[in-house]
Amino acid sequence: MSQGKSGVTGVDGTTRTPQTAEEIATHLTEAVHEHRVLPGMKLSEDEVGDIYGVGRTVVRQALRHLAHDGLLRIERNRGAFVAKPTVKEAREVFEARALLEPSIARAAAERATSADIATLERHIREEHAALDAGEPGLALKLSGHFHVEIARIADQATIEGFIRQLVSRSSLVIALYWRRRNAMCESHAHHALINALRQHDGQAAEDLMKGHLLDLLSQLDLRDHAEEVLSLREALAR
Amino acid sequence: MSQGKSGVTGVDGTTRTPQTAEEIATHLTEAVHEHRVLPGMKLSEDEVGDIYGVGRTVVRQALRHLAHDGLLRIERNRGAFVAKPTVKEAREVFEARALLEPSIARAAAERATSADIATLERHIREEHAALDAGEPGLALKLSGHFHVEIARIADQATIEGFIRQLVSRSSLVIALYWRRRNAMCESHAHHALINALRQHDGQAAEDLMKGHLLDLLSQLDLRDHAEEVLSLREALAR
DNA sequence: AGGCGCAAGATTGCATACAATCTTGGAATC
DNA sequence: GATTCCAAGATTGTATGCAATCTTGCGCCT
Repeated sequence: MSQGKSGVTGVDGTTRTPQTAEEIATHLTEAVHEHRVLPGMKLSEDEVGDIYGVGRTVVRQALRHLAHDGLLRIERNRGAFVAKPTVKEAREVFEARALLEPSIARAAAERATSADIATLERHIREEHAALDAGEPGLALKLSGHFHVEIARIADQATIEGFIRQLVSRSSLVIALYWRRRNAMCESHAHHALINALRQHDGQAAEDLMKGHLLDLLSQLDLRDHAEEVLSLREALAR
Repeated sequence: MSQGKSGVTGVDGTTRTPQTAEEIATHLTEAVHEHRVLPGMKLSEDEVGDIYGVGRTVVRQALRHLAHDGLLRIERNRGAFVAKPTVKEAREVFEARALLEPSIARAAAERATSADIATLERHIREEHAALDAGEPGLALKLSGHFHVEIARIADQATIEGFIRQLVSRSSLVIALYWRRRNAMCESHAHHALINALRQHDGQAAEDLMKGHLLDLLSQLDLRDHAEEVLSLREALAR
């Protein structure tokens, strides 16, 4: 039912290895999203190029793309590293989401078709299946796609791009600051959101989204000293 | 008082021609912002490379950067063209701004220092000077920077990036859909905003920004047939 | 004369070679 | 024995050459 972990799905349904810079960028972004590559990890150009069977030129395009989205930090003559958002950046990401997503949820509720609802329900089913299959990373990625999908339903491509970027960066924040590794207990909020969208209840959707984001934020440990612990670990790791 | 039109200003105050991909991207972005390059114009790799005295590799990085911000459209094997936002995209840009900037203005009002106020006032003076000097493009660019500066004052780097991108795209929208070429009569709104920020009146700043954006939007001619006229002109230009 | 096809030119896509810079290991010195 | 310096290795930055693709203009055919 779900597509394979590596590769892109073509129009004919076959899965091939990513070749273009865009495809590789998407593939890498999803890997970050699934916590398969973690903050601080280095992405060597030669290594990535060997993996996908392309030259460094294409890899560099893809890496620059991710850096532009804030997922990588490229240090001159040192290489590309998966970003490690600071506490401040983490707060900013969720403040931006709190500013955009409730309004977008309202707009989506006013526009959602039955086909849109079906797509969202499929997302949730896949997310549950991933959790049952013991793949929390995949579940996290699908959970993020749920939010992007709502922006798509709202028919706001520009803001959808922003949310896509914010969701990706949220995944880095979760990797660094999530309190409990286990339970990803947020599916109830998504169910409630779907109900609001199905009933075209914009106000409810807006309120639910706002509460959902606050709930997510409350699950993070963004005390200042957490940052120090991380930088200490970083210092020792060298 | 104002820096030269071409080149980047280094730490020592000297102005040299842009060399790195980042500098060239900034330089090109400002050129778009000042309406010195207009929607539909082609940016040939060789041509841009000759202008800045760098190879195509660096140019391609810069062009990809602008494309990622929605300022260029790169067509495979055809080249990079300055984007021509559709009416829908134009609406989206201003809806996104209406969602982000009023809240940011409120936050900025709560944080603005006297140094921040001075910076904003300098912006406005430069904008007026540009208008008096008969450089409406430069004035438009400075007017946009004013909005970005408010996001900086709000200390929201992530949203500042979004607003920077939206302001740039707004410049394309204005190039395509602005009603009157002459008067850029919006300086009053900026003055009022500065007053609200000086008095730390968040509510006033939020309301003023919302009204200011609605005012800008009302100056655009976003009727559907405008799009057809443009595409017709495009067809005839070929 | 009008339309179609093809070939020459031009431009972008990509890989790779070379240069610049950083890292790292060892040796010489204090 | 600890520290500093330097050289070799590794990695990224950039330019450029070649291949692929698109555009365009000419010639041929109807």
